[in-house]
Amino acid sequence: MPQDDKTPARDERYDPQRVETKWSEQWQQDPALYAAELNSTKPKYYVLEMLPYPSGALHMGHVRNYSIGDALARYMWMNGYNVLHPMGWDSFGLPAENAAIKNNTPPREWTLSNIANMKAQMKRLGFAYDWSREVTTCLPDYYRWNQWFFIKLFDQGLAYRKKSKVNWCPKCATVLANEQVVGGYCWRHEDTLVEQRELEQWFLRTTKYAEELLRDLDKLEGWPEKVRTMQRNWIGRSEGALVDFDLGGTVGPAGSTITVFTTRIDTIFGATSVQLAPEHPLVADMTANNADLRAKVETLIAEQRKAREAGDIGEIEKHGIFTGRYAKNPFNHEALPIWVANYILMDYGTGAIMSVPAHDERDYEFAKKYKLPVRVVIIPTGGESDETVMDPPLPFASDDGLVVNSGQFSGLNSPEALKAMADFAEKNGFGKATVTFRLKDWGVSRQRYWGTPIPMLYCAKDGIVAVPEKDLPVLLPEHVDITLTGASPLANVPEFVNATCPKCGGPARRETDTMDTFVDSSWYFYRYTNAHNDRAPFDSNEIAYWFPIDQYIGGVEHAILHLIYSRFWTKFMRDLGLVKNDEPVERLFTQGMVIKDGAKMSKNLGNVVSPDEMVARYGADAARLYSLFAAPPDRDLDWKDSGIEGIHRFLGRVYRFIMRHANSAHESMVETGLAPSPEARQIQRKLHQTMKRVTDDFKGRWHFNTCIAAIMELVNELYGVEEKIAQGAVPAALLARVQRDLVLLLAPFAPYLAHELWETLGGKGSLLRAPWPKYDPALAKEEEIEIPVQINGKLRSRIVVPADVDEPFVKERAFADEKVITAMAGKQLVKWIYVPAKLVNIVLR
RNA sequence: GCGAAAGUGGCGGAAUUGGCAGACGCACCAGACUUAGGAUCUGGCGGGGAAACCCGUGGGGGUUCGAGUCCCCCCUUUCGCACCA
Repeated sequence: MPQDDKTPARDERYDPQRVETKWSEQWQQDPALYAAELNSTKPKYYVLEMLPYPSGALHMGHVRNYSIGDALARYMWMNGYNVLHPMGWDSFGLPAENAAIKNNTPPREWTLSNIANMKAQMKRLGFAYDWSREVTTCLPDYYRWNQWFFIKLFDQGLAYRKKSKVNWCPKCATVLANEQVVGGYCWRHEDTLVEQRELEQWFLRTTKYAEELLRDLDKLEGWPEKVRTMQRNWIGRSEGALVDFDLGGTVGPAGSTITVFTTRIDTIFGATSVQLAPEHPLVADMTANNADLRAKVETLIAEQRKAREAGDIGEIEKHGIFTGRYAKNPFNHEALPIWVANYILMDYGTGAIMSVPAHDERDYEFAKKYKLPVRVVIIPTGGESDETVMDPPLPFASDDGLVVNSGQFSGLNSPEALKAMADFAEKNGFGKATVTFRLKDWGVSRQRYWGTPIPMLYCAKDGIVAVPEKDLPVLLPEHVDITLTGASPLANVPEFVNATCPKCGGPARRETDTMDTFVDSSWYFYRYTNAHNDRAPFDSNEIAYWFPIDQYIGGVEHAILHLIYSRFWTKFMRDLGLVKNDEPVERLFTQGMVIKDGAKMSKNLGNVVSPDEMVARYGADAARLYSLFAAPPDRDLDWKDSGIEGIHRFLGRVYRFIMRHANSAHESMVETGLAPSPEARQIQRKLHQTMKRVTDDFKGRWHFNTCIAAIMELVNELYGVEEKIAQGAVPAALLARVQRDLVLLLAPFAPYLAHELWETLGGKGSLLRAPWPKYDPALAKEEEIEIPVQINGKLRSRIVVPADVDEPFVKERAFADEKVITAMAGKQLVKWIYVPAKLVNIVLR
């Protein structure tokens, strides 16, 4: 190659299409990376990305997600781990049904064809998945095990049917779980308000595990704190007490006592009113014969609904109405006025509170407004004699004060009083200590066609009866009119609805609701270990080996959906004896979103960057590499089309360098010790430094952007000394080593190019079997270092010294420096600071 | 309102422990090569200044020989929670 002409010849041009087509075919036949074995002698590593649902198209957000997982899987594999990296598809009901209506295509066909598309795209992108363990949650095979689990849940009393107020999305035309309502709106339709409807629905008793779900969060140290906090808030545990306030007679069907929930029973002697939620059943009783009062309460209800819909329930002005009635405080027998207030929520606690203005901010505000009495019963600890202490600034909400004016409990501190008073209430039969949770049971009924049928039958004689295991799976009928009208479309299919009771043989009606698709994703990652098992959902021995998942990668949007449900499912399976692990996922990584033009990539905005187009223009490697390079993976990535061109150029530079020098380097020559020439040493050092940086980042914080930057630096360095290489200044063995290691470093990020170049370099065997390159810290070390010299903290000069020098030598050199001499003229040396091998600071006055 | 994260060139972002701010890339500018280039190579690229130098990490204070990094106050953005009794 002539020195003066670095224009690549035609055959030196990097053509990603050719390279990627060639290798994607070969990989399908090479099981190396897909050969995860049970009980291998190698350490196991289960890496998983969250399921995509088959909407038909991948976008760059997916590519980024899978690029992270794939890089990790390849890295762990190269480091000798037995890697499980499976891939599957989530059944997502709504898009399938919408598409069915729009295109008149059955959901099954629509889903399967989209899965085929996505699978082809994934393969084209070169992700190393174990396709033999593919799981598709919307196929009969999976339905069968969903139903099997559902019956187990039912047998355990963890699945039950109940009529209650539920969330209803008019656009989805189905019920939603609490977790699927975001600020009053549907999680799938950000502009659609969720309505409340009174319906009979199936629930899963997630609250049985509320305590454990909360407690075990502390063990999940490999999870982002943010997700743990979100789950803690969602579970919303609070300790308190229930106390009955007597109405002195029945008002109506709701009875004659008001049960309030309080976390501060120690303040009960300071209660000056009782507050009810407008929707409290007793309010209905009290207003039954009072139209005027009823109307006012209706206004309060309307206000609450409006505020809830607007998402600012915390903002509405507190106000209320006196009902004209009184309830007796069981501790001091005082008659307290009963109010109805717009800030009391029916769905928390009991929907009734005791109002203690002196010790609660909201109560204080309310009492001021309506001139209700304020009575201090808690004072700061420190002495009853002190005037200012006896009269603390109100409201005084401290929870470790001293109880006063509280009969026999006076003199206790708050924590003692909490216990003593709850005990007292319990002993006297008007209350008890209790724990409430914000977490509610999981509503799993959906009025959709496309979902797992709930395997239950209704018999006039035997009531609710589970479908016998031998009759599973209950399959969806083929021809169904999907209307999204509200009732399940399955209800219109008599062949489906009409069944026989397995107990009495009489006629039975089949449940027509289907399961929430989050049931599917609650355990899909277990099924991967035994994707084709037709006798059980999985083999417990496999689970014992592979679980918990070592690394799970997905978006934070699942923090309180999928990630709570799947934890619940694991605990339920553990109690059934199916699995031994308490938690499904050891480490969780939440990657950032891909943003385009300042907005989340979405079809509605029309700003979706198609991976197909990127792959066609720049290749899969470039698309993947860019998605990792442009930002650290945990941060949002602002997609710029121009950015990928730089990556494309970089890959071309790597390709051309190796095409030019592969022949002059022979691996057979053994590289020993320090390289002879300065140029050679320079390359050698840079190589080992780069290997160190990339390795450290894989072990540490996964800032793949800086890994890739480091590899780019290495390549720039190689180009910088290319003329010297051509002149033979670099030994062939070193040149071979550099190229080989460069290719290995690139393998987790750009596997296609890496494979091609590995072959070009005559690498032994497939790159899939090559180990991760090891760096030598001694060779990574600099021999000479440049030390900045500061004077009074400002950079004034630099001195070059051998790397292993001692302080006196540096000091001597520094004071010999011309700039330093000039600066010191007429000044006095105050201090000499030397940070070994880092910096010199000379303080003058 | 409470809590968390973040704020660095024209842009995306580096700087892991208090120690040379701006790695790497994009965009831009100049040059080389070329019949040609959606190609390649080389160099430049925070602001001011002819230069010496000065200024510079959202703003204001502080600690320190030394602060993007630590402390205090404030501003902005994003996310989470929000009458939770």
